[in-house]
Amino acid sequence: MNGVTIHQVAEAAGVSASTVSNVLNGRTDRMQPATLARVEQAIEQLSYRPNRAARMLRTGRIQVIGLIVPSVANPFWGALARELEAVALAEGYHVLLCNSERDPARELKYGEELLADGVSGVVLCSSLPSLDHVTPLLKRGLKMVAFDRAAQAGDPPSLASISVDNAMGAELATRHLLDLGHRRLAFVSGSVNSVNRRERLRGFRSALEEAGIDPAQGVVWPGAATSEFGDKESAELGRSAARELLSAPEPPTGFVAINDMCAIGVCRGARDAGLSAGREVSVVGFDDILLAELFEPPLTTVRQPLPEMAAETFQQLRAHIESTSGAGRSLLIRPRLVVRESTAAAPVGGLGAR
Amino acid sequence: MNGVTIHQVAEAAGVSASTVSNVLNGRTDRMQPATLARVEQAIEQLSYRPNRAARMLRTGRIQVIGLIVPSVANPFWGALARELEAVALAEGYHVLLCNSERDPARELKYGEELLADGVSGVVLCSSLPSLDHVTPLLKRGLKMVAFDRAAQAGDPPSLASISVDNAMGAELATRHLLDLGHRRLAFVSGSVNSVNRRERLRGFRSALEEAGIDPAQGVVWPGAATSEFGDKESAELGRSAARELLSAPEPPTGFVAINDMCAIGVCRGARDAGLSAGREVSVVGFDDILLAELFEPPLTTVRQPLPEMAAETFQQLRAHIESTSGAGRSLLIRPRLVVRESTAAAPVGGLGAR
DNA sequence: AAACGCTGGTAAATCGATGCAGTGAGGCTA
DNA sequence: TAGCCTCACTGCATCGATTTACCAGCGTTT
Repeated sequence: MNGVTIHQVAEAAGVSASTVSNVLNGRTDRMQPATLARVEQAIEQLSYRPNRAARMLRTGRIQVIGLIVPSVANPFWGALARELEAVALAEGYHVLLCNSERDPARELKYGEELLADGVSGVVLCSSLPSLDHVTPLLKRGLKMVAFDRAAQAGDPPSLASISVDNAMGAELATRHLLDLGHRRLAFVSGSVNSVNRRERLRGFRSALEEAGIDPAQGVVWPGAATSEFGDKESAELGRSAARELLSAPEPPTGFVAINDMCAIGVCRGARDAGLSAGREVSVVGFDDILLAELFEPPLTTVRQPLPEMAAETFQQLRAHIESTSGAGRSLLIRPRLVVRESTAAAPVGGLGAR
Repeated sequence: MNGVTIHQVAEAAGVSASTVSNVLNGRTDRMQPATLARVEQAIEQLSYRPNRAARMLRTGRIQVIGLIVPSVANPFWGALARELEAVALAEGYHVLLCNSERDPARELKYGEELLADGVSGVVLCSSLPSLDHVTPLLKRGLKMVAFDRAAQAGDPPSLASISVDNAMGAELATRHLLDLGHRRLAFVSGSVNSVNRRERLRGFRSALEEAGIDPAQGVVWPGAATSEFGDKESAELGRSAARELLSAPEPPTGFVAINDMCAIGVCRGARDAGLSAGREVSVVGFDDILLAELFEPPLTTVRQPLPEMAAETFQQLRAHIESTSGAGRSLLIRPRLVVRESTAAAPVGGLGAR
């Protein structure tokens, strides 16, 4: 342990502990400059650091936020964790890491622990359709912001939500394929009932409609009835989707994948079928994970601007922490299409012409 | 805040706070079963959770460990973070996440903060050749274990180190290529002076020697003089290494890459040169990140058994926390070669025959 | 000169859990 | 029955920072 207490500082500066406390907490406005200087010098000399436990015991709060993600082994969540930690650190907060594995029970358990730990707030990354399981925590005073999940009707009012505009992202992706001349499009989703999936599917359909194509023409690959959410599963799903869709009559030439891992799987499935992404078929991903740029071919994808989103998330959470007022403000961040090499002009006459 | 204190529990159970404290801390041996039951029931009914701040103020310790990684956005560190968090959680510890960006100054600053926070211990993931910058922390009583860095002569004696046997891993990789008939081998390293790189290079050379090949025959690509360590940089470096090496006279046919991202870059560089990994050239990676299996071609690589390593790391750290004795035990974990499709028999006559 | 307000501080109570020293009841020995 | 133990708990000081209550000193007002 460090061992230097506020009293030792007070003694060294020739003042009382209260005065040192006032300095530490910025209540220096009505203070003699000389006293202030003495205290600051004493703090410096003893290299005093306030004991967080004692501080928290009084204030009931600690400069720590909890981050609950499905799994930080997933590159998207890893990248978020890094960004959020950087923002938090700059504001004097530390980040406690929790991997929920997308299990509501674990999300709840983590929430309870974090509450008991006295964390200032929690960023919950959960795309479960309902967040009812955490309302007891909110009632008990836990400050929370939901990330990567747009606000839903019926959500607890005190819960702010930060998310990319999933519908817009899918629209951007779909429109890009349409602009390249693709007319047979497929929407490949690697996960079951999440809010994001529904939104992206909605964007896909509305882009088709806007282009005068019957949305029913868009092929939707619903995914197997798997409960697995991992990267490997996403990629495998994309692969089998591509293989199956491409061996059907009138196969699609453009693919909108639910995320980048799924898009990678689609590219591999296309190769299995003797076609290649960026030539005969076009594939658009979602997220723009680091790998998207490194893959062969480099993926055209919808970028979630993580640094900006992380900063917004933290600001929302802090606003929530500092104010006692209830309602949280929700934000939809505008995504951006990053065009790389997995998309190209549609082959003349479609794949039937090969 | 929760609001339920130990005194309320005590009152509800009709005992003193001390007795509740005894129950909480497992000192139940001399206790009447009936009393124990009453206390436990009261805890249950009030859904009481001990206030960690108060507990820490008394004991000076908190059930939290710090994890300092270069960047959790890197899939390897993300995977470790997840494994370690799982192990820690099972033992009742939480994990505080820190991204050092491989900056010794940041490592030190995080260490100081963690010490002030009263964390039980820290896992430091740093492959810097010297850990001198953290010795002041160790002196001040911080319990620390180094991960992914074999113990070095001159390391502080109280520092345990957990690492894969890097030399053995590189030997496995190299021997595999030799067994496939490759005779012109290159060692491609994407990073500068780290302990791991040196060890892996040593393994590469000793495998050559063992096969009766002059180690000087092995081409070592030293990497550009970059200070960047990111994934993107690793991959880019692999790519330019492959392009350059393959356009030289008598190009190598087998590549040992410093890690999987670098191996992926080498594969792309080979393609740039009109060759493909798993056919004309063979590439072995290191780490076995998730992506290794998903890449095209799936990478042959040296696996670091992360779950096992994470478990060992945590056990070492806890031993260190619980005992006051100084010396830490260091461990070298045996890696395993995972053969996939990026390696194949050497082309007859080498690449000159094409 | 008494009453009042303001300044620049101090002393002491407080937060909740911990763990040692202590206590009373009951049992056992001599 | 006095003396001594053991059992099974309780009382209380303690950790370090915060914060409330308070006070002395000084100038101003009435």
